[in-house]
Amino acid sequence: MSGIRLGRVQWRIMQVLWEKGRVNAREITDALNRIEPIAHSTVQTLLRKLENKGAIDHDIDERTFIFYPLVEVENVTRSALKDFVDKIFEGSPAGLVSYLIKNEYIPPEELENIRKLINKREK
Amino acid sequence: MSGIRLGRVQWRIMQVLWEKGRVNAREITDALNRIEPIAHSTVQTLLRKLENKGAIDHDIDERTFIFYPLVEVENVTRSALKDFVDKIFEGSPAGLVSYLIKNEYIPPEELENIRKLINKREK
DNA sequence: AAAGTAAATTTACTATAGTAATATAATTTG
DNA sequence: CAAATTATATTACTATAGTAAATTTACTTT
Repeated sequence: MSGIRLGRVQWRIMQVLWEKGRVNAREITDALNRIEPIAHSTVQTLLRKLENKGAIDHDIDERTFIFYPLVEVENVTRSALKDFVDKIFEGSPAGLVSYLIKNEYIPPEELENIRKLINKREK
Repeated sequence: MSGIRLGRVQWRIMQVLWEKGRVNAREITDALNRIEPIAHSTVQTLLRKLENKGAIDHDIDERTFIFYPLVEVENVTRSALKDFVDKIFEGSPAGLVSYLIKNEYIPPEELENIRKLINKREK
């Protein structure tokens, strides 16, 4: 497959890293717990797994690990998108977009924005 | 989470079932092998797992199992889409569509079709 | 110095996806 | 009728995601 694959919770962790840049494990746990409960040791396990697969690395400040991303959100998004579109929309992003519009996933007020994006692309 | 979750290969198998309606394991293996190599016993394992999770069932004709889908492609697509959009686009399908258009995932000739779909939705 | 606190490390377990060889049973064919 | 074919069933293994308790280690505070 494409590049790095992340599970749901791993993605949440990466989002914190991408947003904040450099954080320790505790801050990540706290951030995630604002959304849904998760044990600190779980976060640490996933941080180790993320590090093993090369998605992140850490420095050491005093005795705490400061984690930071090694992969860019653009790249990981791109490969996740590719996997998804390949799996479900036969590799056609346009098929996905059509599906979303036809099946009313896009609220009317967003349709106008999307039309503008198309105009920008076409000009 | 939403409904039934399928892996990549499980999805391929379901696509065969959705397309053909009722088929035996051998036909599925043959169909998949037109795309990429897979052992027949692997297909059978996955068919059993799909049956365990309630995605398919089978009748018996002589001594061969005839498999057929129990879940509809619309439902499974919907839940896969929800998981994906929740994970990566903060639950916003419009965010996904904008991303695809901005990042040139949609070839120019498709843009016109999409514009038409928007018009249809807006009228 | 002892006790508490907070960090990383170790260990362990469940669940799912994918992989497939091997075994068994029944039918078809030479 | 023996042999080949073809079905299903059994068994087993790897990899990954997620879950988290328990342990060790080091610093802080009383």
